[in-house]
Amino acid sequence: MVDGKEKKNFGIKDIARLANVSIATVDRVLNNRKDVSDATRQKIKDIIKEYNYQPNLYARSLSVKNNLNFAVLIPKTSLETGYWQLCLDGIEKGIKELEPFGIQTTVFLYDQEDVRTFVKVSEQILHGNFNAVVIAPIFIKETEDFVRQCHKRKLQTIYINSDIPSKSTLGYIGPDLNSTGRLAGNLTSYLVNPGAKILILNVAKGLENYKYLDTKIEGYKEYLHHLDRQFEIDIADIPYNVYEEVERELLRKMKTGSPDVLFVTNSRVSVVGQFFYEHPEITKPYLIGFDFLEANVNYLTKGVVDFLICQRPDKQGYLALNYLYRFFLLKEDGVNFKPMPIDIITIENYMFYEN
Amino acid sequence: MVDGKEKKNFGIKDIARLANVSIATVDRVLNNRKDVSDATRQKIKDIIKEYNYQPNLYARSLSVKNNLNFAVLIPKTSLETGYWQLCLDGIEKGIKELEPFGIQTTVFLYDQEDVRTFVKVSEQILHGNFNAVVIAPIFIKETEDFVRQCHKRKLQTIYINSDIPSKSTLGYIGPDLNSTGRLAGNLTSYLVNPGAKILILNVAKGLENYKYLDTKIEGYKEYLHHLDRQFEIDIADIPYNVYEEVERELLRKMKTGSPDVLFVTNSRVSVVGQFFYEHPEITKPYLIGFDFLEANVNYLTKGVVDFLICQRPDKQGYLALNYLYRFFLLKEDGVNFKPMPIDIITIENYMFYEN
DNA sequence: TCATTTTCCGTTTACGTTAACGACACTTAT
DNA sequence: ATAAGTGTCGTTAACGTAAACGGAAAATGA
Repeated sequence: MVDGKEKKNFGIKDIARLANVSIATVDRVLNNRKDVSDATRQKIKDIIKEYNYQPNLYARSLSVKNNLNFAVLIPKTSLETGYWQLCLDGIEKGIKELEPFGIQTTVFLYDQEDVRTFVKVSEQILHGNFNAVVIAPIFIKETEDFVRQCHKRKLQTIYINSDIPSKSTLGYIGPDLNSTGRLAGNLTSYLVNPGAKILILNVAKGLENYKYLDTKIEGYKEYLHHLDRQFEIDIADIPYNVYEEVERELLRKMKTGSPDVLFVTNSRVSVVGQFFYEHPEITKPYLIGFDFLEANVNYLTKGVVDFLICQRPDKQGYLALNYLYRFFLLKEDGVNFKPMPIDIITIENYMFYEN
Repeated sequence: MVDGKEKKNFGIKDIARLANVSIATVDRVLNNRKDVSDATRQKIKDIIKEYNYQPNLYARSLSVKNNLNFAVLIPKTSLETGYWQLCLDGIEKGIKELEPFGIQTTVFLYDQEDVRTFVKVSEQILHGNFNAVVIAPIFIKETEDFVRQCHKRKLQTIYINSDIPSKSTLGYIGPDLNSTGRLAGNLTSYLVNPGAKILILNVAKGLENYKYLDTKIEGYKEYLHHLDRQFEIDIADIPYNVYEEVERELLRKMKTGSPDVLFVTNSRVSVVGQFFYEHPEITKPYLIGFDFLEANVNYLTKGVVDFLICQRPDKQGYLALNYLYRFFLLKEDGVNFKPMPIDIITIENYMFYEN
């Protein structure tokens, strides 16, 4: 047991020897190809099972001469939504890993405030010669159209970040949005007494595109209602991105009395944090928001934001490419649904949170 | 950009062609071996830099004929400490990945309540022919002795799970224990009002061995004291493992009034959870504990345990083997300190938490 | 001067898997 | 009868890197 020597690697060559055939025949069985008699096939399969043969993935990767082209279709990173940069980080990590396998990956970006940019790049993808596309959907109808076109052209699709009704061929990798809202509700319940005032805040330009925010809100209210603690829950929209406009709206809203908990439904919680940081005269509510962005962490460390709920966007992007690799190269099945962990970040554990 | 074709893999052969030498010479430069003139070496280095050559790790892994033996030295899994099973899971995943490289890994288990078992297996490791050992230390003095012996015999060492004063050669992979305690304090601060009664509870047989619990307690008290909210903080030891004994002690302690928050300093929080679950007549405090064990999650779902603080023990084990691989095969540096993320698990996100 | 060592470098095999290509026997069509 | 087709299988050259081995030239020793 201590001396490791007798157990050399059991490979395709050994199988061939045991079965009295050539390695080519073994290869045919392993890859489910034809040109092997049933008797020989069965004998080889038995040996594979008996010796628990595991193919050497490194050798396979070396040998295989791939010519796969993947596309990635995600929103452009902007100042207000550094979120997508994180996603891109993970994707680029995946791209690097796939390169030695001869897999080319191209990233296409679209403006999440301008549907025409989405249509434009999606057509580029359709006319490029791709085998699969990773999609982070925002515009529901247009994405469904695009996916339908993809399927016509035998282009595999996989969603990340948020799921939409139209089924992709390979599934969805991302958070369960309803649970994400429920978790926010759960945290809220620890912060305040029955009867507390709670404000749900949607902050974003073009809010009509962000249908998935409703799912979060649904989970949030669902959780709080079932507690039956007579909370006074309000919802407000602030359809702006820049601080000055948000500030104006918040000032107006806070005139009528500050809530005890403020739940910002997306990653724009930093501008709300900035508001309370710059207005110490206003009683700060507990502040819950989303995503591990630098600006958000900044107000976390200042003690203005209390909880950040995070979903590892980088891991989503990385995993999506990883699944494509496994689907094409290792012939594994699609994912259907791979839920991301939902992480809680506070001022005391943010420094160890990793991509 | 869309057509991926011209960019074939740039390899050692291409470097050789460009430098008018054979691939063997390039190999010598890449592996810092001798038998190359300074002029040739420099020319090759320039080309490598100019074309940003990246070695194909899959090819290297295939080619290299390793004969490395790793040892893993961790506590045995018992009914009370399923924690170590998680750690072992990650280690076994790592072992599987290392096998195709010709790396043999042997796991040695010791009884964390019996120092003699530690000494016994550690001697086995010293006499076996190993190149490196992953250590999850419990007994501080004995571990230090062992590490000293290892260094004498050129045996690389790496700690996981908890750090101890004696320096290992390759570093430590695990949580920052003080921060772990601070995080528990942070959560506590959201749960109660100033002046609340807080009880810190150490539950384990042979508590004298668990010096690292003190570090957690230190962080916990440190955080709460700096808030200056006049909390009434008590510490109690329950040096037992089985439920009946813990129950007896807890009944005695609760007679004098139940605390508002109960902080269990290790993974034995499930027995405390069981206590309050079976004694509904006693007012349940908020309950904070450690580790994603089935028993703990069970009382989390029942609403008895409020927060579990987790540190991904499986990832520690996996990473340790991964670092050894990189140290020996890829000649990368040691880690020194790789902090694990500290995760907060509640009833609303436990179902997505993954190993 | 000749023998020996040292320095520098190329040829070749191996790692485990894939797949193109061809060989052979046997069947079917003409 | 011969040609063409089909089913089964083996030989062999790749993939990119590592390293054993040997060879030629230069340096050193006597």
